[in-house]
Amino acid sequence: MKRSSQPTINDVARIAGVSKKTVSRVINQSPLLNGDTRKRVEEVIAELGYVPNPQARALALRRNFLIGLIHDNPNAQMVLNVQQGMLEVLRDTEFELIVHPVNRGSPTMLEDIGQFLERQRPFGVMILPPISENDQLAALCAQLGVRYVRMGSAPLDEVAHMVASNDREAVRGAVEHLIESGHRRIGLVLGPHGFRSAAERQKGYEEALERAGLPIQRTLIVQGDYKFESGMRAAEQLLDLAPRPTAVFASNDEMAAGVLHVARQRGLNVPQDLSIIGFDDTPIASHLWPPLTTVRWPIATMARAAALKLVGGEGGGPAGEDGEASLFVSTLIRRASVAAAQG
Amino acid sequence: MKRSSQPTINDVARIAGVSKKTVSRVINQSPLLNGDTRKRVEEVIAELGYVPNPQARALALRRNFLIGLIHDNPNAQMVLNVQQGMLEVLRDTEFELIVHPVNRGSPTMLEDIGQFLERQRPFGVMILPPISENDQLAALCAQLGVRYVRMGSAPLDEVAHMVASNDREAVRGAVEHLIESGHRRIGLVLGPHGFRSAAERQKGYEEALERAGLPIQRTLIVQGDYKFESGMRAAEQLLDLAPRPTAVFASNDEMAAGVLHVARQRGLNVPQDLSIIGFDDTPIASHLWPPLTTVRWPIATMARAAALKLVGGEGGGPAGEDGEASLFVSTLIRRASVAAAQG
DNA sequence: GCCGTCTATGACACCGGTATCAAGCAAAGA
DNA sequence: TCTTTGCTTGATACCGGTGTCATAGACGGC
Repeated sequence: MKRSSQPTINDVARIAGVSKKTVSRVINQSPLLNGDTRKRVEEVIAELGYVPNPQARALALRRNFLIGLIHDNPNAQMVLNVQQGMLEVLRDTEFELIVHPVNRGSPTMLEDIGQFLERQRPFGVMILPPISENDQLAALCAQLGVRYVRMGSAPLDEVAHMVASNDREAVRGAVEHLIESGHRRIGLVLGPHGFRSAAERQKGYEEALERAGLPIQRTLIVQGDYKFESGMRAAEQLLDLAPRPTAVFASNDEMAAGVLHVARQRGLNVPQDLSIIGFDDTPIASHLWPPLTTVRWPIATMARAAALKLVGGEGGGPAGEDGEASLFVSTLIRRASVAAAQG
Repeated sequence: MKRSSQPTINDVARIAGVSKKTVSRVINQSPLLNGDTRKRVEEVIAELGYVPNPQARALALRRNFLIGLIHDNPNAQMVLNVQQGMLEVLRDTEFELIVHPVNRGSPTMLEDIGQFLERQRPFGVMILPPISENDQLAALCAQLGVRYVRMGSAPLDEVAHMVASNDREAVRGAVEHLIESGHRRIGLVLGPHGFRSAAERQKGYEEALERAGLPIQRTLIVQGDYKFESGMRAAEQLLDLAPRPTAVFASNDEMAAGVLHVARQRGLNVPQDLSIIGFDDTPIASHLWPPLTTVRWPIATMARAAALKLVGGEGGGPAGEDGEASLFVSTLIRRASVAAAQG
């Protein structure tokens, strides 16, 4: 029992009385093998509990089996959903997922990622929003020869390099739902400046108003940053307005929770006095009181599709083109935070 | 520009007019190098943008630089906090984090993980609760020669192999806080059966009652499973009791949110009619209305400590023994979901 | 019975690093 | 001047796989 290290291909070859190459052929399911030899080798492999060394394989093949996940995302639930979706696909392949979060706004962020890419040379990377909107990063991947897929709120890149949801239409639908309920003064809590998702959601809001012939009032549009506290600040501002808005669309659930929080503090009833709609359908949406009407986008499905694009037919995965969809539709989840407008 | 592949150590050696080994010495900061040679090699490295191939290194060194994160944890925020904490430590080293979630309750779970460990042979793994409580898994790691650290609600293993919080004491403190506020009928929503954390939190609850000379009533203790819905079901049951409990300790925030939800549905005021305390201090705790009094445990700090144990002095990290703490204290965060008992 | 073809397997180099050990060379000592 | 010592550097083997090409034997056609 001296050898604590695992057996190598040489051990298998020696014991089975064949060459390394033959063992390699067995492992790689080469078709031109005599049945007897294969069987013998397979027995030895099973007996020794031999497992090929991925590092050696990677070296010889001049490629590896790592998929990177790059994000600067504050939303834990989303990141985890993505991981889960990707791993569902990767589980059946020989790929492993290696995560690489970066600090939002760090000036060395791009260099950080560059270092990571150069060091590991992952086979492919998935890039989550908001950093997925950074075209320099995509260019960097392309330049280094690393496959990439960007996730976004709108088509950001060629089909092969992106999965996107239709935030604009989804928000338009949500705001139309408010309008249909009789609301005319509808507040909007924006996402942070410079975020594509924020811009798309704003456009959706404006489109809905325009189609209904309602004016777009700047006082009803308040800047937020996707955080709870900014939702609270925005709500303070909106609820201070002279004719108070009767409904608010917040660009994510966390800010919607902030709005709800302030409404509570002010003794307003939700939804009777104020209707609220959020975006993301994070768990918090269904846990709040009242449960929040919100927009759900199919994160895990998108993540699976992205993973399929990345490993695309390689690594034994289903080579089908089925998973290659790139545009995904979000849907409005109606709960209890919207009521008909009063008066 | 034909060569799209990155330069290798051979290129550097050839161009600098030295041997591979000398370049290797420069990379590894070997002390016995002539200043001139080193400088020349460093220039060539910089010029070519040479980056050593980690796979080749791993092969030659007969070890790799991967740290695995194994979890079957449903709490996204916690998993992400752990990732973040570990990466803070790993960032300064040459280690990479590779995540491996497993399906709770899958019968092949242990085999899954075994396969992962054998295939990748990570340098070390971090194991999150609840699967960290599985001694077979720890034994498997030990047997395969993979370093491991288990995170738990109580000391699970030797100091070198665990980081733990003091759930029992923390819960005792929380329940004592309720008792001091005059509560006598205090409900407990348990965590799922078989979870160490659930058991520890129950013990904390019982200890608090015992110390205060209060009886432990089985009707006040209701099974949950750490999910929102189970919190709701538990609340239904507790609030149906004839002398209604005036306070509830839920073993995590999500279930506490469920309790709050049901209280709302029944028109009870929280905290006037019912005080609630949760556990974890997830974001939801501060976002709920009223903001939830809860127990916060230092996840990121524990994760950092665990990462330090795993890479322990290797890989250029701070070799200090400072990070080697193993027991971490949780603290009660007092918000607005607890009030003095009425009557 | 000879030759060409096809099949199953092996010998060997190679991927890009590191370890071992020897060798070159300068400074120091005899 | 010759040897000893110490410091720098290089030649070579190796880590554990895969690719290329050669080779041995079976088989069919003439």
